[in-house]
Amino acid sequence: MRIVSYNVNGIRAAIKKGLIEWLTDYPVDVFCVQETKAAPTDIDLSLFTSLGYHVAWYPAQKKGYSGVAIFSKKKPSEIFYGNGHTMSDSEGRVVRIDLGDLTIINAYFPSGTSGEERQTYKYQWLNEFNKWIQLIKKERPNIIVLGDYNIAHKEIDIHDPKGNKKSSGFLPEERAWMDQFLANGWVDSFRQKNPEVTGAYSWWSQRFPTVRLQNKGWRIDYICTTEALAPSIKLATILPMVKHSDHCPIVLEIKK
DNA sequence: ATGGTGGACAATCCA
Repeated sequence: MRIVSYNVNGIRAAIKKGLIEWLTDYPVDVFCVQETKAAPTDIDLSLFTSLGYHVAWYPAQKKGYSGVAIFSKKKPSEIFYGNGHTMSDSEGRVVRIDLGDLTIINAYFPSGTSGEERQTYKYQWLNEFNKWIQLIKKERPNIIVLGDYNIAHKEIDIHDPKGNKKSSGFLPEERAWMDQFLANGWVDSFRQKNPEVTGAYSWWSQRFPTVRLQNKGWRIDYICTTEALAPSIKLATILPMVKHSDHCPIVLEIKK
């Protein structure tokens, strides 16, 4: 079973750049996207349903902002929108599907780059998300938590760790949250399979055109699994050559 | 300290 997480930075823009053609050539069982910047009614859903996908889409209340969706070839046995916390719900950041005994949670963590207020929101969101996710873990052993975490965990996960010590997304408190999250029993699938690999990034700033060419990136997108599921991981990789967005797709293949 | 680009929307806001 192949699962992909991709921050598409506007699904309509990504479609114009060939997202559907790529998805047709690269078969994905569960395709999870963040930052749709659109509601399901804003696009032609048959682009996905004609490929055999069921759709679980949670848009933000604010038009053109945030939004997450899961496209699954197998019909979800359950769909949950939001994470049960009012603050996090309104921005369309979490959607969960269950495929039998497998739970997939697709999350778009807040960015703190636009100012102190959003950084504070991000910390509150992180706390709420952590509490919520631990509760679900008590109920179900096989969970995947994937998406745009907007945090680069370690120095290996960022091109310029020294220069970004004060940058949102690589702050000590954020990195400590990742430490704690993983210590609670979640496995960063890419890093487990590729412990020494450097220069593996999933996001590059668009503000300077040469940044991606020079691979000055950050690894801020993750596919994490419960420890119970970790032995089933066949492959965990990143697809930096795929370019419909300022992020690239990341991949997990599990025995299922 | 500032700026640079891009998506969405309709002026800026957000990333």
